[in-house]
This record gives sequence, C-alpha cells and structure tokens, in this order.
Amino acid sequence: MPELPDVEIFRRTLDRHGQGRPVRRTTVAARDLLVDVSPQSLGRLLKNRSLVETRRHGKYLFAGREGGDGWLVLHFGMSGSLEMMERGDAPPETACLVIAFDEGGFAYLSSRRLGMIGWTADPAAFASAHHLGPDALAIGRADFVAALRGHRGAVKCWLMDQERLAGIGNVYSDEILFQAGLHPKHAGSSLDDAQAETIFEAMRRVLEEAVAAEADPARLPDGYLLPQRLEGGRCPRCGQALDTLRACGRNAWYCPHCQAPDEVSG
DNA sequence: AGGTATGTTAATTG
DNA sequence: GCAATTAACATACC
Repeated sequence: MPELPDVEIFRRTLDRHGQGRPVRRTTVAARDLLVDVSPQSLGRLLKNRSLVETRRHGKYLFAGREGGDGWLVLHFGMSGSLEMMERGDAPPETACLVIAFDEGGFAYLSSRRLGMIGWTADPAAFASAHHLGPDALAIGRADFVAALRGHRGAVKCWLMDQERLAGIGNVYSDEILFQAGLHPKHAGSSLDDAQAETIFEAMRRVLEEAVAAEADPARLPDGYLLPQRLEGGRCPRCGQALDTLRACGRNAWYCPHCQAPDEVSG
C-alpha cells in the first residue's frame, strides 16, 4: 500500500485529527523499527506536546511538535499504515507505535514490520541525509524531463529510484507507464521530449487522482490498470491479457498491446 | 514447502 | 561511474 498517495492520505488524516491534542502516552511495541531514538526518549520528546504540522517527502511522513523544534518521522515499509483511534479503541494487534491523546490517538500499524520510526530536527535535512530525490509532486516538468532523458536504463527503474524521484513504488510506476502507453523497459535516454513529457503528465494525473480516490483502488477512475493488476487481469483499454516482466528486482504488470516496446529503438 | 508481496539498503555483477 | 540484480530484513498468504 504505502506509496506517495497512501502516505499523503495518512498525512491528511493525521493533520485533520491530531491538531492541538497534547500527547499523553507513547507506546512502542516494535522496538526494532526505532532508528536513532529509544522508546524512552521518544516518549519524552512527545510528552504533553501537540503535533501541529505535518509534512511528506516521498514515502516519508513527518509530524512536527509545537515549537517546530522536532519531528516524528514515519516510513511505512511494505505493509504499514496509520490509523486514528477513538476513545476506548484498543490498538490493533499489528500496532508498532501508539500515540495517545487525552481521548483517542493514533497508531502506526505494520504486519511485516519493514518500516522505520525516527525523530529529526528538520525534515529537509532528514530527506537530504537519506539521499531522497525531489518529491514526485514537487518536481517541475523541465527538471523531470532532463533527468529522465539522462537515464540510460529502464524508465520504470528510474521512476522507482527514491534517490532520483521520491514517492513512486512498484504499483504506481506500473500505473503511470500504462497511462503513458510506454513499455516499462523503455530506456529513458531513448525517449524524446514529448514522450518524457507524457510520462510527467501521466505521473501527476495518476498521483493526484489516486490521492483524490483516497488511495483506494476501487475508487480510481475507469481505465486504470491497478484494479486489474493481478493474475488473470485484462487491459482496461483493449481487453488483452496483462503480462508481467522483471525489472529492477520487481514484478512489473503491463499491457503487451498498449505498451508495446518501441520497435525502432528496440 | 516454497514462492510472492505496495519497502530500503548493501554488496555484487556487467 | 552507472545500472541492474541479488540477498537480507520480518511477516502473511497462497
């Protein structure tokens, strides 16, 4: 689940329901997810402070405490999510971190526990220290096109590389390339300007529509690959059976008809 | 049992 | 130097 649209929904949820509510208790249930902070110090950093601002860079979510001098950092790995809790709710079994207000609170859930929980004084410095590229919804068209066309390898791998572009993972890179009508292994350097711009526009539209759909595949507009991205899935445009290939260590889904490899550049 | 899964990182290979 | 692959991490599901 957690690519840019999912994390953006988590951010909005926390922003809407966490404002101005002092943290009373912090419970760490998965100590191995903590990076550079102990459960005790995390509790001390948050105790009786409100989270007053949220930010997102790629797949990382930041929640800033009042005073602007410290930020909780969350990364959701493969299976993480964020869930608000009402008063009296018991935290789910997969809760790795529970932050309780006077009434209710929120929980960081993860069944596969591959994410991270941390603390930083400055989200921008954190992003730079972790070598994150520009956020996929913040990068400008010209920068995007120039960087993509300078990549000799597969477009899909470039889209997914967090050091080049932050926020896109395996699922949404497939969707973007399907919407752009380009083969996942098309070399970035063999794209012309118009093709690179098509990918940029497809990326923005897919990410914005996914956020509007609250990152719920069932609520995406018609014509999306994502709900068909499974065994037996068919192209929503031409009806042909979808195919898979391996790229950058992941399984890519695509339509062999609508995303045929460029015959000229091979 | 073994393969796969929306993630990242380090080491390795071409 | 670049790009892709592999293995590792932890867990659930088929």
